[in-house]
Amino acid sequence: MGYSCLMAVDRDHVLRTAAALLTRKSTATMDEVAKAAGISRATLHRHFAGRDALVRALESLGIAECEAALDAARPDEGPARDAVHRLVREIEPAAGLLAFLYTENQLFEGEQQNAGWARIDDRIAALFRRGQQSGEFRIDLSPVWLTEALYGLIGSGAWAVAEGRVARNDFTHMIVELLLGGALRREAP
Amino acid sequence: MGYSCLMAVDRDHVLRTAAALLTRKSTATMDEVAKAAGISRATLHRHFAGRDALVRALESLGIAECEAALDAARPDEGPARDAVHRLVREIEPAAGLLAFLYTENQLFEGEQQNAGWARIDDRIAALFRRGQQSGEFRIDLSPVWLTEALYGLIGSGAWAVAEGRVARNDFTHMIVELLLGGALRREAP
DNA sequence: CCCATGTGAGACGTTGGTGTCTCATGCTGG
DNA sequence: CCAGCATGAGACACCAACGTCTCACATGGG
Repeated sequence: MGYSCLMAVDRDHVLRTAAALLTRKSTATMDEVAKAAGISRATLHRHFAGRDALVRALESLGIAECEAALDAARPDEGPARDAVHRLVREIEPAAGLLAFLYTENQLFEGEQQNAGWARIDDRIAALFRRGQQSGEFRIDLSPVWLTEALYGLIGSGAWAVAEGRVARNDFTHMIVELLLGGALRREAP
Repeated sequence: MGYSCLMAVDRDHVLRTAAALLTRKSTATMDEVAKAAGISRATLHRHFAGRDALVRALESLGIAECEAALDAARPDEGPARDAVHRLVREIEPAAGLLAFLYTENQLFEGEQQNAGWARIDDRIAALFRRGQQSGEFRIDLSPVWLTEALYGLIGSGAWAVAEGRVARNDFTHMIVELLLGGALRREAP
């Protein structure tokens, strides 16, 4: 049959708009989501059976993007600090999505889909663990905490950028520098 | 008339329980909030006229606790890094509350109440600015970003503790060390 | 040209949560 | 002991959002 090149509604665009809106207002109406995406509620409902389906789609997209970012970041190659930098850079486009999924843990009600996130958590934690074993990272901060902190900083960064409190171009630099180097001045580089 | 020492419902306890629940499930029902607090929906509704009133009360409590933590932390005294440490320690009891209020920015719809948060933002940002001017903190990370990052880390920390991923006793240390020192090993202390 | 497809607008019934009420229970203080 | 008060349980109407439907319109292809 083949898809017609019409396909006016960009599913990906709808999902990202929904994520951006739902992040700051998780109680947003389907109508608000539709308007934010520039489509009608009817069309939104044609593409996503319901609110649950929409959130599920957001979750799937988020997992896929995170996995893709992890793959592109090559977390097992080179210095761990460079890998973290690559990871943040690769994950930036999905930051809004990740922020939504991180804060809306209602997803974990289903007890399922856990597999995808567990896998991502493990891969990121493994990166920090590798950095500790190579002597790059301090060992008094657990990989689990560093992973959680990374999520939190990505969320804060996405939020700050969306609010215009910081420049979009500084996103990666802000997060990587704070996560790795901290706020204190370095005496010896 | 004087309050009877009966006062079975601990308003403060209800608010904190509600914050903890609403943080991870912002769509929780009033009934769920009541059950989580160990009271009936009727009683919950006697103390808070409605859902809006409950959220407003959470916001007021959060602002009050943050201001109190700021006062207790004496952000203008001594080295800025020590002040940050004191601030995180003082704010720890209100971490769950703050996490909820930080992620549920639907509060800002009202365009109001902004004053309280703006004041808190300013005081925290001023602390980081003081640290930069004294030469303690690096200047390539803006005070605004450091403030946002602090919020994000507090949220992540509260969440990680609530989930049992990290020990409660490590809360302050984790946040302060990461925020100030970063993940990299220090060559020269 | 006409048909097919995807969309916007709107109407409709349904559902779940809300807000308010009443009544029965259990505890405290006088 | 009794009176008073706060609570728990439940019933009730209300309402906003949801999910589904229909119809008209626009665009693109045969």
